[in-house]
Amino acid sequence: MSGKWSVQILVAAAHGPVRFTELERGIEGISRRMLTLTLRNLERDGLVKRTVYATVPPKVEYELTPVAHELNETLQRLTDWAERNRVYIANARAAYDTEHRPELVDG
Amino acid sequence: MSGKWSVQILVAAAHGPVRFTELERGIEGISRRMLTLTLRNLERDGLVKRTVYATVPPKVEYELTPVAHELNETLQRLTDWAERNRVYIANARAAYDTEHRPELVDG
DNA sequence: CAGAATCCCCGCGGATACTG
DNA sequence: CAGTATCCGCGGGGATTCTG
Repeated sequence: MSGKWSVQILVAAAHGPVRFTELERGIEGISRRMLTLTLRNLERDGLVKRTVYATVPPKVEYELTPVAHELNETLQRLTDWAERNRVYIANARAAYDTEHRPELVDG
Repeated sequence: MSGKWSVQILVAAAHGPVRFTELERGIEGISRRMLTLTLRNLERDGLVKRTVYATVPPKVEYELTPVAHELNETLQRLTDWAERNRVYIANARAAYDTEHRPELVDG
């Protein structure tokens, strides 16, 4: 799973240990199921470390490994690129859609 | 579509104009359909330029825009990261799978 | 050669309900 | 609080067929 949620989790967990519910609240639209599954995959790949505290109520913290922090840096460059070219792409799309309007073929 | 083929197309088209069939042969496992669809999306986003030559047989060339070349550079950093940490991740997975073997629960 | 159209499968992921 | 289990819909994408 490269997973549609992985990147957002990496970003949300970038600054220090964070609890399950914090992630759930911090990431707009994620379901509890997908948060769990994606965290498991990230943990399996050695990108997040999971720490369970034997308390009541339970407490589980997730934090990025050094490798994941490196990944985050390169992802940041991607984000920067996307931000820089946001308008360019929006314009390209608008132009493309204008030239290829599917609904005007007979109208 | 962020599409599972987009990156490979960007890489395959990185060095000068390339024809449809060249892309098809150069990208392992891609179907003609997905090549077409993904190229359309990249074109729509202003990442590839499509040039049609009115010849018989038809000839169509695709080349990256400057913006796409910038993107390719940042993608290269991702690839580099993946390559650097390939073994680390493989080991992490093996270790995880060993610790959490699902099939040994009763065996 | 470079597509467009159609059919169809499957697995990602949402909704919901249940536990230690 | 931090999950797990089950059901199920949707759409991404493969295989195939037809054209300019």
